Amino acid sequence: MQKIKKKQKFLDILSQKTKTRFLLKKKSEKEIPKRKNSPLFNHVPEIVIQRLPIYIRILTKIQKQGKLQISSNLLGELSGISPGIIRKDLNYFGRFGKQGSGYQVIELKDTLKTILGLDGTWNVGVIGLGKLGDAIASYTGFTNAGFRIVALFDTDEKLHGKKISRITIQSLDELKRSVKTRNIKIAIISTPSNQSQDVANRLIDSGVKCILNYTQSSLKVPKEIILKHVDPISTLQSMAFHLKNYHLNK
Amino acid sequence: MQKIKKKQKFLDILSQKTKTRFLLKKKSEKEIPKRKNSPLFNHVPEIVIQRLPIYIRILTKIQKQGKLQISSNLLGELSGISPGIIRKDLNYFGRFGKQGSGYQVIELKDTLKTILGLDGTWNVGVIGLGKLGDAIASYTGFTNAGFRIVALFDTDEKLHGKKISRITIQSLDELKRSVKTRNIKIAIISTPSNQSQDVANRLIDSGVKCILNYTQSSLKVPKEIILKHVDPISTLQSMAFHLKNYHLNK
DNA sequence: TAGATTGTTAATCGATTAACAATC
DNA sequence: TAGATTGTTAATCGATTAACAATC
Repeated sequence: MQKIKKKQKFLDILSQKTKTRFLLKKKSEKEIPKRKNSPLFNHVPEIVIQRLPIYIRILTKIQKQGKLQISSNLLGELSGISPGIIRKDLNYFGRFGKQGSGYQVIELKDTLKTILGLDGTWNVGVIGLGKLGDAIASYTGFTNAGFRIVALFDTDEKLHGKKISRITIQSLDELKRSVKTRNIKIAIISTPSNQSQDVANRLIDSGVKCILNYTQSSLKVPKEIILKHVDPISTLQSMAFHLKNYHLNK
Repeated sequence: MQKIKKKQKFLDILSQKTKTRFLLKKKSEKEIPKRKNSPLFNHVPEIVIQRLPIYIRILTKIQKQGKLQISSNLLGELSGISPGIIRKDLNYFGRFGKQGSGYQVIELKDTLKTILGLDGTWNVGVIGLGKLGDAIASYTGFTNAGFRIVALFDTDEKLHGKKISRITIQSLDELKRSVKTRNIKIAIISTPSNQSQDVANRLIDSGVKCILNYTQSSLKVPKEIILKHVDPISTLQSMAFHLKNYHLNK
């Protein structure tokens, strides 16, 4: 009951074409006994969600090359992910492929974007406009990916009023108001490390739901807040292990 | 036989104190039958390696607070990783704890650093000095983490000769020579996306073993090259899924 | 129809958790 | 000694892989 409701809700966001196919599936399912452990839209593993952007990126590339269809095999080759995993991942959300020919490139790309919530644009705020924040705010890659930086904040008064990519840097006093008026749900923190927890608290207080932390400090946030850490230092450090142990000692 | 050799090799890098304790362990093991699946230094799962930097960061923090000992329980609370996992992770490399009191903060931190190859300093090159590369090259956080940026490269002639944090930007023609003379094993690519594969090829040709890719394109490299991708776009995109599905629909 | 490829199951692999004897 | 905490095992959980019937 609950499951069917969720499924329906999900279907509403998919294209009419996909929807039709899905409904056919449901119909035919009435004849066969209900599968146990059938993947449904609830409880999609995080690792699956994290692979969807990779598929989107490859599909976009393939689309530019003019290909209309792609098999899980080719998609696997281009992404380094096994074809079996790809087919399983996609089937958490529906039956998008066609036996014999594979997946429609454009349709699959658009469907995955819709699933991830990238059919529209998310407004993003950036807090901390040192060199890193400046680089983030100047970065053009967000637009095609479904994000638009619409507000910039810094504690440094000297920066207030200055513009980066036509967005004016504001005081953090403006945070709450700006988050509300610009409907900002996602924020990027690129302040010095010692300010990050403070900034995170203020962001959450202002109504931000999703934080991407570019600082070196790990943050404590309520469990309903979506938080990820861009942590190149840790990445380099784990790479050093392999360098030391599997490269230099050979 | 092979195992013991590897074990011994590993021990050489650890402190005398730890070494002694480990040898005692080996001695006492002679009496009891050899355990199956005993964790050894080969085949440490990647996920374990990736957690070690987190432990180091917390131990550093704790050390600054003057604490001399820490239990897996507290370490777990501070890191969000379960105490059982932490104990298991550490035991891939030796027995560093003491029943009843836990782990010596400084000793454990230093040991983990040695294990990861962070007891010395790795020279790092940065290729591509737009705003992002500038931010990376200006970033002071690398030093304490075991890395030192010692060379900068860009294709743009106008940048050649300019300095960032006292390092002169060079032409990519200097790459091979600089990598050799400065003993650069690790490189960070922060060029525009369309140049990244080309730069990666040249880096590998120059003798770089380890690449941190900050661009949007995924790179193809030989399997012996250690490669990781800093990919905030994909991170944001997977966060958008949770935002859409678990936040806004409530 | 024949060939190709999906969707899906069962088997396998690997990581986490629970629990507790060993021991400081 | 009593209390605390590790090191380590077995049980559990979850993800990947292998394989193939279904079907375009």
